[in-house]
Formats: sequence, C-alpha cells, structure tokens
Amino acid sequence: MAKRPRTPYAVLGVLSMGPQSGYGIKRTIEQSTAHFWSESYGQIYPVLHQLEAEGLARQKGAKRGGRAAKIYELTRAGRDALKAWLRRPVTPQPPRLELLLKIFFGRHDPAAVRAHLDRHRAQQADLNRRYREIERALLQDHAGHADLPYWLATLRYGQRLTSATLAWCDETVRALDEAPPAQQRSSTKENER
Amino acid sequence: MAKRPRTPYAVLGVLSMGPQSGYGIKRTIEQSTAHFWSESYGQIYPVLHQLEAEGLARQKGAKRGGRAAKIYELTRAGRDALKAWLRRPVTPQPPRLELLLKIFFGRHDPAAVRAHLDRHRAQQADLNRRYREIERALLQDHAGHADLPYWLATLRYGQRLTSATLAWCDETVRALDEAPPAQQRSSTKENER
DNA sequence: GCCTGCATGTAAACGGTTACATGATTCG
DNA sequence: CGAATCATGTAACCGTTTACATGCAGGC
Repeated sequence: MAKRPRTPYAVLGVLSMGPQSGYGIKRTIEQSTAHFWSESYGQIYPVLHQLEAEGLARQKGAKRGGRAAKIYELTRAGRDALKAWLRRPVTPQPPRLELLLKIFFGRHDPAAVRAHLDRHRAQQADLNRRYREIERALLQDHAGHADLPYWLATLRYGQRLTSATLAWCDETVRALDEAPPAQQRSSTKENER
Repeated sequence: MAKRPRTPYAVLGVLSMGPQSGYGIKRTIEQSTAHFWSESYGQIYPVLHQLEAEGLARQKGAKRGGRAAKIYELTRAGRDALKAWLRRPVTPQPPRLELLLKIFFGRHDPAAVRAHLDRHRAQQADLNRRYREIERALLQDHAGHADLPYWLATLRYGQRLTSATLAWCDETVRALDEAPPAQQRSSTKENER
C-alpha cells in the first residue's frame, strides 16, 4: 500500500479558488496554508503538467507582466476529483518530532533540555502572535466570505495547538526543575554502564 | 542546505539505554516513542552498519533464541555524538496536515468536513485514553527511574495536544453549525464561477 | 509439520526539497 | 544599467517506506 501523493489535490484546491499560474499557486499556498501545508516548485510544475494530461486542469491563456505566465483553471473533472478527495477519510500519519526525541533522551543533558524548552516556547509564542495578526486581517478583509469559517477553523487549530504547547513548555520546565536532578537507581533492570 | 538524517541519533539514543539488536531497537522504538518517532528496518540496519563503520557503535556479541542476533553497544565516540546532537537546536519542520488542507477547502462539501471532524475527534479521544493508560503503566513500572521525568514530559506533550485537539473539534463543529451554510457573496473579488 | 516470534538484510519505488538554468518586464 | 519581481522548468539528491528474501528455534 503505497502512500499516494497529495500535492495534486493541494493544487486542485488552490485552482478551485480561481485560475492561477504555477507561480501564483506557490504564492497562494505560502500566504494561506503555510503553517500546515507547503509545496515547492519542484512539485507544482510537474503536477500541473500531469493534471493537464489527465484532463483535470487546462490552460486558460497567458498573462503578461514580467515573463508570460501560463494560467490554469479547473475542468469539470478536476472539480469532481477535488470533491472526491475531500470526502475521502484522512489516514493519520505519525509525526516525527525531533524535539520530543531529544527530550526523551534528555537525561544525558538536562541543561540542553531546558534550552530546547526555552527556544521552543519562544518560537511558539511568536507563532501564536502571528496567528492573532492573521485572525485580525482575515476578519477584516474577508468578512462574509463563504470560505471564511473554514479558513478560521484551520487558524483556530494553530491557536489551540500553540497555546497547549506553551502550557506544556511551562509545565515541563517546572516538572524538570522539581524532579531530583542527580542520578538515581533504576527501578527496572540495570541497563546503564 | 540538505536535511541531514536523524535516524542515526534515534538509534544512538536507544543504544544509550542499553545494548540492543536491530530488531530490538525497532521494538523499543515502537513501544516507547511510537507516537512521536518511528523507524523502519530499512533504515535501522543500514544505519547500524554505518554507525559501526564510523566507530560510534560496535558489536558486542550475539544472543541466541530464534535466529542469532547481533547485539550492538555504544562506543565512547557514539555517546559523545549523541550528546552533541542532544545539544544542537532543533530546526522546526513545517508539518503537512492533510486534515487541515481538507478543511481549508471544506466549503465545497460541508458534510464531509463534519465527517472528518467526527472521525478525528474519535481518533484523538482514543489516543488520549491510550496516553492515560501509558501514564499509569509508566508511573507504576518505572517509579524512581532517572529517565522517568523525561519520558513523562513527552507523554504530557501528547496529552496536552490531544486535549487541545478535542476542544478544537468541538469548537469547530459548533462554529460551522452556526455559520450561514448557504452560498454568500464574496466580500473580496468574485472568483467563483 | 506448521505456525509464530525472533532476526537480518536489500532493492525498488516514492514523495519531496534544493539547486540550478533561463528569461522577460518594470522601476529606480 | 542593474536589481527586483514575475515566471517556468529540470536534475540531482535524499530520507523513508514497502515489499521481498531468508532463516533459526520453540511450541502446538
């Protein structure tokens, strides 16, 4: 069971918001879904050709302003493919969180753990602030937009997660401060050497 | 700037808990870090050879019971490499969350969004329950273990995150129920056709 | 005799990022 | 004229997963 690519659907999705060039698709993704989805040109351009070959998108003409841009739009089949994907259940992918891996083995260097926690807290606080700004901008510029409730939902996800992470950082710093710092005997088997 | 592999450090880390075979390393990872880190045999065995070639791990002998197992242990250099990695700051990798991508484009099928939310909620509730069990087992079997505070920290991370996700699911279901369901005019440019 | 668990390993495919090559237009 | 921006595209590389091949030992 091979993992199948989701990039085509991301592209289809952006195209469903209106005709776009490959370059524009990249820009749109960067400006809207960046905190939970990103794509590179190395993916977008080949996928665009592939989508065209499959009849899911077609070239609509070119636009000027800088180099000539190929503008793509969804076909009927493309819209159907997007909707079919939208209904398909998501298979959860176990993440790989290097931070947690370092903390898991953190007993070898408690000071390093503390540094990771501090850095992570700062990063997440930053992210949280950025989310708040995005929220303000979204509410202001797109009030009444039919997509807004869905866009807001993804934003709230980020907010909930960063807030929880902040609380976790604080809790963990506290817990590790209180925990007996020196070496203790293992209550299980003695594996250390 | 190429992304450098972290698998060697995961292996080094497991080895720091005691000598292991490749098979055992896989089992250990599955039983302890599975919810934030996983490895496949296709990674572990080559990495073990590579680690040996670099002098970071060495074969300690073989064990019987089924097929003969090659037991590896850390060298002094291996322990140093692990500690150096432990201190290195984590570069945050933007995740790819298919769920959020589907919700972002969810206006095309509000019912599908609701289904995703329900499924996700159930999965996260399940995970949360599993975490609680793990916590009980950890507290019981490893009380006083020097690694325990760090292991618990990674567990709390999972608990905080699933709890936040649960709250987000509920909030989002509510918000989308209340939001005007029918099509509305866009307050920005009219991109729909 | 067969299944299960323990165990090692490799080849191929795959998704994805990075780096590079190229080129047109507009503006200071 | 040069820089920035808009724009398309590809080749190489990389980490990772999946599938497959192989084989020993113990218990039913």
